Amino acid sequence: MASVDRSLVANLPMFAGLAPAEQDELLREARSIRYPKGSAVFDQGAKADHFYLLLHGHLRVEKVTLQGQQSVVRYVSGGELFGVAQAMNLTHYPATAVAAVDSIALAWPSSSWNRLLTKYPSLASSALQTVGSRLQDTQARVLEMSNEQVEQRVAHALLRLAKQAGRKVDAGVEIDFPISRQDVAEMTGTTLHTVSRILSAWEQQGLVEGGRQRIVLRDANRLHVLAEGDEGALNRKPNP
Amino acid sequence: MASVDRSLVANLPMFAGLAPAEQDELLREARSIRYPKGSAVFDQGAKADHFYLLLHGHLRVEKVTLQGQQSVVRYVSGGELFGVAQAMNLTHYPATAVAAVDSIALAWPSSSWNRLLTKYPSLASSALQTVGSRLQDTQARVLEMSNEQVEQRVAHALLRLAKQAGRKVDAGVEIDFPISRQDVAEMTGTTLHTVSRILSAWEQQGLVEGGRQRIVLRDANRLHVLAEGDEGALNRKPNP
DNA sequence: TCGGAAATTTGCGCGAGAGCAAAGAGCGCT
DNA sequence: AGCGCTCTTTGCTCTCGCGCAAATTTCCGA
Repeated sequence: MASVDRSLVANLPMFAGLAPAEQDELLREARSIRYPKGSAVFDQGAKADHFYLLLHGHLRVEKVTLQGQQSVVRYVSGGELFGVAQAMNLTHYPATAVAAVDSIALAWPSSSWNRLLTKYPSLASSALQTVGSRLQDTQARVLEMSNEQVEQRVAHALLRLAKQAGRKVDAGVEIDFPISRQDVAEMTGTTLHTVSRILSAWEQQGLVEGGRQRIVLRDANRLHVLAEGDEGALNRKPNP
Repeated sequence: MASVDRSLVANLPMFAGLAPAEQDELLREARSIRYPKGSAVFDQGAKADHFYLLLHGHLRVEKVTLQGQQSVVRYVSGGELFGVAQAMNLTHYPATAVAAVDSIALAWPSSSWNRLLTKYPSLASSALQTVGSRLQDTQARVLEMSNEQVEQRVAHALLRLAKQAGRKVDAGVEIDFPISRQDVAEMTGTTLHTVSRILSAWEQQGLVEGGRQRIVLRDANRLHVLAEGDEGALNRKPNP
């Protein structure tokens, strides 16, 4: 197995605050693994025997309930730490991570987590920050689900995806991996039917451009207006 | 200001893995503060200048959106670390913490967080675990909001509250602090009207016992059935 | 002890969006 | 090149639970 060059990862948050020699040492303990599109990095309920850093690609993290309903928890993009179940004292992964496109990740054995933590205290900070910002995102989602209509939630979800994994194209910003209406529905707590209807309507208004597993944001500004619930800013009557 | 006796806190998760001398040292840096019922420990948006350990009481953590809608993020009970914004690299508190009953907390200056982290590496683990289990809870809530009906969500919320802050009474398990229908609504993403209706119905069936800012679970088992969505297990027709 | 504010209960009507059904479109695989 | 599977679109109906309104109860402080 080839070792990973430090220059690829040196400026990721996880490696900030480490001397080059330490970075090399940390890298030497990791294996680099390729995950073809559609394959699982780990499965919900499996023993949490590794933690990972995504080098390249995008993962969809999904979770199924006892009753069998599935939800998309989040997407992981390059440079992010994931699968850190061990750090939260979980023995098993609470969700499944599937490659949305061909991806590459570094894997460390969970068993070395505590040792690494002691050896490189800055790891603790970066893990805390990773988990912390995930907590912020998740709480934001709870607020959205509590207080917003479906249309606003979908707008928020798309804007978040574009920010995290948007690729500029001539027509606007395209989500940089295949994503179905069903996926969006599972991110926003609605049905693929409703998402499809909403996107169709938006497409007619020139807000987005759709396609099979493909979404392009054409007018992020107007989407923001929708997302923030400035209700009817566009179709409000002149004299209320 | 009186110093806090180690015996009060020695077996809390936060102090596990520290030698008694270290525990004393850590305690010496903290101030003990009393928060009368209804007062705020910190406000959403304020500078995150302290982090806390709740010694006694219960706090309600709430968050308002840009549009002014309020939600209850969670309740904090005795022994829990909270207000650790600094640890997640936030400069301001993302929510407000209000004493639901008269409470007492230890406060450390945020500025010493990093120093303490270096000095007591086990702090990192306990903070990670605190934040991690909060993340688990919050994600569970997202799943609930995505996939469950209001009635199931309310059942889940009450069971979680009972587990975290339940007090055994003759009639069942009572939530150990004043909590209004409005509060439950803000935890479950519904309205106080709907919560009131649900609780009234449950009271007639002998599942719960209500009162002003008071909820007693009389039959946790049947509530569990409701929560897990075993739809109509009780009113299902003999021959479907 | 009494007055008033806050919390709770309950009725009624409506609308967002889920559920069901079926047709249409795009892509991969042989 | 063509077949078939998956993804998407769209129509229709029905229901859960929200919004509004008003009565009632409970507690706290003067």
